[in-house]
Formats: sequence, C-alpha cells, structure tokens
Amino acid sequence: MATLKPIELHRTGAADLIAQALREQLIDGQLRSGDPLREADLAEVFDVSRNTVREALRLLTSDGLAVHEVHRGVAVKSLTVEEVRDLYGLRELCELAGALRAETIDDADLALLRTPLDLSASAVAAGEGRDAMNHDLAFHRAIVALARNRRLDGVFVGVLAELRLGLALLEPSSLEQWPARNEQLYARFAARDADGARDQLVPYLARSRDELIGHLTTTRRDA
Amino acid sequence: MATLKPIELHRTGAADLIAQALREQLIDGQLRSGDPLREADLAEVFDVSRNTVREALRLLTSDGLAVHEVHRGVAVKSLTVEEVRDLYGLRELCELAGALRAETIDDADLALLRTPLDLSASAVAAGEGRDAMNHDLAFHRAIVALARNRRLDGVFVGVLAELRLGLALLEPSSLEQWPARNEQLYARFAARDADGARDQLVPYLARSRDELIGHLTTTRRDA
DNA sequence: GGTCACTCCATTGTTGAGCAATCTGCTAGC
DNA sequence: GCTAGCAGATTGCTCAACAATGGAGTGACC
Repeated sequence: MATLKPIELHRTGAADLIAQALREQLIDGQLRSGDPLREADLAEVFDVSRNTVREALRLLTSDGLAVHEVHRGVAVKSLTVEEVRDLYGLRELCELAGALRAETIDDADLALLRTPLDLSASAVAAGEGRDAMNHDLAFHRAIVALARNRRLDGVFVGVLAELRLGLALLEPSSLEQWPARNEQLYARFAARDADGARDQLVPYLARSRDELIGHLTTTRRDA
Repeated sequence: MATLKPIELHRTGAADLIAQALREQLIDGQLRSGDPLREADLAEVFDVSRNTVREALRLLTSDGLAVHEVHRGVAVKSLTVEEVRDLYGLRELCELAGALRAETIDDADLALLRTPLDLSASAVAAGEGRDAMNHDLAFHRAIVALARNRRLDGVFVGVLAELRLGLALLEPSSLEQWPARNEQLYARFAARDADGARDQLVPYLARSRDELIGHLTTTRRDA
C-alpha cells in the first residue's frame, strides 16, 4: 500500500466549528471584551441546541478567551493590565527561546521567516490592517517555531489568541511602524546573530506591550 | 466595609467536580494511558447525565490529559517520547524564569520554597510516594512562582499535569534521590545564586526527563 | 433618603430520552 | 484467506423540561 495522503484526518464536530466561528469574531473585534455570550442566543444564531453551544463555550473558556462564572454564564474575557503584562512576559520567553536558535538557522527556516514578513508588509501598504496583523503574528510564530518544540508553539498561539483580544482594538495607524521593526529583527536572524536578535526583540515587545497597556488604560471605563 | 475574606468564591458545577475527580484518578495511576473514557460508564459511576460527563471530558481534553477523536470518544492521553521531550523543554523554560529571580529572593519566598521541600523529604522517609511527588512538584511550582507571572504559573501546572501521566508510572524507588537533589537546588536559592541555580536545574531536569523517557521506552508495548 | 426584604423573571445547570452517524467486530459467502 | 455486510455498541447532537441561581424591580419600614 502506497503512502497515500492522510487527508481529512481531524474531522470536527459542530461544537468545534462554533467555537472557531466565535474565535474569528473575537479577533475581528465583532465581539468586544465583556460581551456576554448567552447560550440561548447563540443556539438560535448558529441553529444548534443549547448543549452544543455549551460545549463550544467550554472550549472558548479553556482557551482563555472567555470567562465562565457559575450561574452567571460566559462572557468575552477582558484583559487587565496585569494580565497583559504577564502575557507579554510569557511571549518574551517563547520568542527568546526561538531567538536562541538564530545561530544555527538554515535557509529553509529563514525562508519561513521571510514569507510572512513580506505578506505583512504588503498588507500594511494596502491598508489591510486585519491581514497585516495576522501575518505579523505569523512571523513571530515562525520565530518561536525555531525552538522546535510543539508544546511551546501551542503555548504561544494561546498567548497570541488572548493578546488579540486587546490587539483587535488598537488603531490601525499603530501597525505602520511594525514592518520596519520586523525587518530589523529579521536581519539579525539572517546574520545568525542570536544576541542581536535578543537585543532587538526585548525592546520590541516592551514597546508593543506598553502601547497596548496605554490603549487599555485610556479607553477603559466606557463599557 | 472591612476587606473580609473572599472565600468560597469560585463555586464549581458538577462537570468541574467530575473533571477534578478524573484528574485525581489520573495522577493516582488508577487510570492508565490509553484507557478509554466512555460516556455512559462515567455517567453511571458518577450518577450524572451523559451531557454532564461530556462537559467534564471536554475539560480534560483541553487540559491535555485526554484525547478526543470524533465518533471514537475520549481516552486517557498517552505520552510519546517526543512529547515528553517538549514538555521538559517547556518546564525548563518555566523553572529557569523563576531561577533568574534567585538573586533578589526575600525570606518570605525562601520559606515558600522550604516548606514543600521538608514535606517532600518526610513523605519520602515515610514511604508515601504519592505525597512525596506532590510536594516535590509543589517545590518546583514555588520556583516558577518566583517569576511573579500568573500566566506562567498556569502554563507550568499544565505541564506538570501532563507529565504526571508518565510520572505516575515510575518506580517509587526512583523518588529517593530527589530530596538530596532538591536540597542542593534550594541551597543555591538560599545563597541568592541565580547562575548556580541554573547550573543545578538544567542537569536535574535532564536527568528526570531521561529517566521518564527510559521508563516509557522499556514498558511501551504492553497495553 | 436609604436600606432591607421580597417577588418576579431571565438565564444557567442538569436531566433524560431519543435518534442519526459512525466505528468495531463478527459472520457469511466467495 | 479474504471481502462484504450485518449487528451491536458508542458517540454526536437534539429537544423539552425543571431546578437553582442571580439580578432587577418594588415597596415597606426605620
């Protein structure tokens, strides 16, 4: 028997599909922090039973995208300043673990960094803020992937997912400076300069973090 | 209004209780890797409805303690060698983040390290393997807690939970050397010696990892 | 005026039954 | 020996119902 394509592995049930749909609305910003996710409403919107919705909501809460209080239901999580700080701390750990490998990076990995970078730059140029952010984050995922640790990758996508709760609300204009900074970062990887990558990455993240925190603290009490 | 104790916050529903009960059976070793978790059986055992069991199983799978295949149900996860390697890689990142803070550790934090260490040592002496491991892991959790990042703490407990899937099957005799090694590690923290702690921690974890991997590869095909 | 108690209603928590879809193992037939 | 297909077991999902809880509103009472 020839080794045929192991495709369509991982079929998904309705609950997973609904959870995914909600995730996408979250990163789109259609669902804002604190919005309640009522079971009956969602059951009607997606035309499934309440139990299936409950399963989907459990998935979201274990992703950290929503919070669940007994007898009070599920709501879109709202990030506190401290949580953002923690998330960026964890993000830094992940990315630094990848940056460590800059010294032994090969051309194939370098190409995996290059591609999302170009996509992000052209999305910024085209004013597609949504795509720009997706590709930007893909670039950082590629950095983490250098560490060759799938569990770490998993942690990182979780961190990014939560960060997007806040990132989705940033001004599109703040994206414009990212391509240049990513380019500098990429140059350090291309030069196999792990220390340089680290020195680039830490202030990069600190700046991004402070920008998000600043946005959170100025736009807070309007819900 | 005085700031009274915010106790009994976080009540739990039935699904959470069942998930917790299953978790405990997992770390007890009563449930072994690969064991199927059939909805109907569990519903009868815990005397709840199948829907509630399904919710509990969803929680377990999102903890990474079980795997879920559509139309084939949920089973206790079995760790592959590669997953163990990844888990230990992540564990090392977490603990090193804590070890970095050894230089500025204060007496209160030092006491938080000391307590589980003593409990673990006496549990080993008493032959209580289960307690010994719990306190040992609590010691390592305290190390990670030094980083003062709750999200990191969360990641770490998840890592430990998964590792316990394998750790539960280790020989009790292999626990006996842990107290001495933990004691050496503690001494580095007490001396505020971050570099020393790191140099102690890395081989400690490597050894633990290899022990677990060795156990996995020798006892594999007997299911 | 403020606060306490009470009631009512929306929402969640959980149940139990039921049916379709799918997997698994076994049997019959070639 | 092998395959097709049947039958039983198990999961995926639905539906309807009721209990439990939380929150908002209401009104009495100090």
